[in-house]
Amino acid sequence: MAYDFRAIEPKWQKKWEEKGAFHVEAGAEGPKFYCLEMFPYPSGALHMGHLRNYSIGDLTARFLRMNGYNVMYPIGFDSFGMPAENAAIKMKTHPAVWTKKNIDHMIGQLKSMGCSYDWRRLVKTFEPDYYRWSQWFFLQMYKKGLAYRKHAPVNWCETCGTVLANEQVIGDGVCWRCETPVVKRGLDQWFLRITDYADELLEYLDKLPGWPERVLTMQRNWIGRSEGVRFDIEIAGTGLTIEAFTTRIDTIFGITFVALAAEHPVVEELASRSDGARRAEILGFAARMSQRSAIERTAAGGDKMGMDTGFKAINPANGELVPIWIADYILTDYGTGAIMGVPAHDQRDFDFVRKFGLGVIPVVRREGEPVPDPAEMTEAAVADGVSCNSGQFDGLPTPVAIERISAWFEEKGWGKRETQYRLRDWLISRQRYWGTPIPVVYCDRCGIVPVPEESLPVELPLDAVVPENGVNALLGRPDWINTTCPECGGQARRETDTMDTFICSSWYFFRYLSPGYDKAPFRSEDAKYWMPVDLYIGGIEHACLHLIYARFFTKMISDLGLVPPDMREPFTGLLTQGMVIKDGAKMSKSLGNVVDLDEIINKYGADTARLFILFASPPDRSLDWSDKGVEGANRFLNRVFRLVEGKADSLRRASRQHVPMGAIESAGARDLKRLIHSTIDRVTRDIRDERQFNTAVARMMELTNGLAAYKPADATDQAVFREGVESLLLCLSPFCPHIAEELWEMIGQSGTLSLSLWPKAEEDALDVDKVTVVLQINGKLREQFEMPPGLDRDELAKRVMELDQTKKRIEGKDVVKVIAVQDKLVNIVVKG
RNA sequence: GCCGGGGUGGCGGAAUUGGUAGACGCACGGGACUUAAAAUCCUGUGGACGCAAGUCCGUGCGGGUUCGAUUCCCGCUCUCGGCACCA
Repeated sequence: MAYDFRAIEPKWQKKWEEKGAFHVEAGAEGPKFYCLEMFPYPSGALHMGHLRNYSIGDLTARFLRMNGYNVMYPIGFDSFGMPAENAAIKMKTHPAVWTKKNIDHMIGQLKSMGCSYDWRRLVKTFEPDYYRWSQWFFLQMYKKGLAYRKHAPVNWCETCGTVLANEQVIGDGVCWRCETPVVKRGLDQWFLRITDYADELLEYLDKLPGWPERVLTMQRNWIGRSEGVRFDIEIAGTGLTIEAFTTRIDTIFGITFVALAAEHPVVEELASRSDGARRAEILGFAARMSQRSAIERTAAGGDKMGMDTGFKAINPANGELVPIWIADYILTDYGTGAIMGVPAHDQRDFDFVRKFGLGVIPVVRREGEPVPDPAEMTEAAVADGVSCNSGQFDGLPTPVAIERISAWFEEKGWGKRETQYRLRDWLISRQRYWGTPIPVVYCDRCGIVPVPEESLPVELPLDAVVPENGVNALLGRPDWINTTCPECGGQARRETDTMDTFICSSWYFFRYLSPGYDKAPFRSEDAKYWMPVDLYIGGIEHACLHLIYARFFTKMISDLGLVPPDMREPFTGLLTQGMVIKDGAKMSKSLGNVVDLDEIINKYGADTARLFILFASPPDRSLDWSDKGVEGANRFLNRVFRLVEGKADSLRRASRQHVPMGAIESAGARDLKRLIHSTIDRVTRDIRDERQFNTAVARMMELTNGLAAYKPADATDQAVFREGVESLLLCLSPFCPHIAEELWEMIGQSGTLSLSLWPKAEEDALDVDKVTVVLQINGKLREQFEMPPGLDRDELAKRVMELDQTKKRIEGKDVVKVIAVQDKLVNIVVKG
């Protein structure tokens, strides 16, 4: 008979809830620990990624709680966004109705998993009580100039009918959500000045030792800092100048052309100063180039397009005249949209001149080698070397040349040292209904007017109907759009764009700390106590999305003075869980390899589901779903259940007096006692230090095997057995809390296991009374012996050398050397 | 191209500071119980040769350091992920 998880699991869930067992308050006893999971989007039902995420989180929260920590462990729903609108159209309902229904269902699922959240802190981002404060943050940023509106070429997703932030364009230029190729559109949009924090966002990555290297690298790449010189280039005979940026100012004497992006404003200027035919040619070329999408540009495979404008630029370093070209490989939104072309030392410039027959001037040579012949060069010489053809800078090693020439440019007033970032400001406008309204109105007289703080929230009308064609439902609500200007009282229109939902998720972890608070987004003293998050668990797909935005928000919040000035980072520990895979692919409806969580819980119980997912793989690696593996986990729990249930009577009767190692006579009981405490020791270290939950489970299985094979003879033996069962249940409880509670009760314990203290390994029970020592001959394993532990190396070597087996092994051979390792091995090096 | 992770049995995965490679589980083989099956229990299981004792091979590939290397060093290779005409 399998154990009855269907009765046990709800029973304990109810008891925990009735007791408020997991309610938590700031300032309670013990060191604080904030354990946070990436809150789910209410898509309908939890999937296996959620099971994994929340099994890891709940395990951590429960483990630390048992270890005396005051653990903040909350949950919520990231409940604005596209899918709700799509569902509303498809099912002819309202996004709010669909979202609420899904949240209710998913709350039920989270409870059936046995997660130990403090449910009083539940946060739902679509509630006015929450998004009011997102709007408030927007206003604060507007005041500080961190939120601004500008006309810009932006990423547009046709399927989603909205613009996207750079971070939300993934792979080779597709929408992160629906994978539609993104196109550029010129629109007036709201941006957040995240680039103001680029430097700090980058620098502080070095102060996050609790983050995986992968994520740090991804963010470093994304922010993409480079140091160089920004300088002016004069266009001969026009009085115009072009700004350029370079990281290799040391190659300034090697310029053979200047190239402009097609969208560069000076292009039009040059066209207007050209004669008719020429003008049309330039404008036509520029228009053709700028119309091409990012995908088309890169798909060209590096084959560069360009056109000579006929104008000449003056190299500031030496006064030389070089042609000015328009080139498709110059990006309009990086640097200045114009470059100095140095084909000898930049591969792209090299490719360009080889195609269009422009010159090459080497200005860096390898140390000890002559200046290369440009005609013989087959590729650009990108590596550092020694300057040449560079006037007074000849002979300087590259880093020195960069330093000297930069200083020279600054001295002459030709340019300035500057740092460039790849990171762009965060475009937060969305042409969508189901989101947080941007609290701004447009007045014909006053222009852009922020909604006053005391008028917040700007509520999203819930009686809007999402139209079939999917456009923003707010556009069909003139009654909502038309309003009065807060400044002049005249007619004004509300902003109909809503905020990127990533705004909602950029600060929710602060809101958990002060649920329902209505004076501010959160109480500063709550944040001061609980923040930063000690462990944040979620998928790696947010490495350059949510995890950058939340860092930015935290810095902004700190600058607003809501948290102490030194609280600059939201998450000190980060655990990026791997994907859940089935049959070699990520679970997805289209592949038909989805395993339903409810079905698994119904068939095997939550404890089994949790145990399997924690056991099958270390948390940061991808995990192969295996139906057989689930059965294995279930088999183990049944085994534990039978073991305890079968001996329940004698366990209840057994002495609860602590039996120290020294008081145990029988060898069997001594061995079990050692097994118990080495298990406690290993499980504790695996969870706390290594986060290797899979090996922790393996240890518990070993202890179970040991307990099952154990034959207690007397009362002391029985007491040790009871100690073993208690220890097993304590260790098991963060993994499989329901069955552990049930068996805890069954052996006659009163009180809630989940609130009990974690067991402590007894030092003297970790000592062994014999060790296995191996004999190696020339490094190869030959024999094994039992030896008393702690023998010093000489003694160990001596004893092993005296053994018959050893003598036989080395008979007739010259012993060159004997190496002994305490408690481990003796290696005899022989000749002949 | 640059950056980062990874490569261990049939599979998921273990291996303190270099010190018994393959813990634990899955799958599979043999056995017990059963009329039978399921469940459960016992047992075997990296490969090759061997009746056996045992010997040899074995942690992506090739070198090196060392008494001894999955672990350290050098050079490759494959794979996953990120970035990428970023000046």
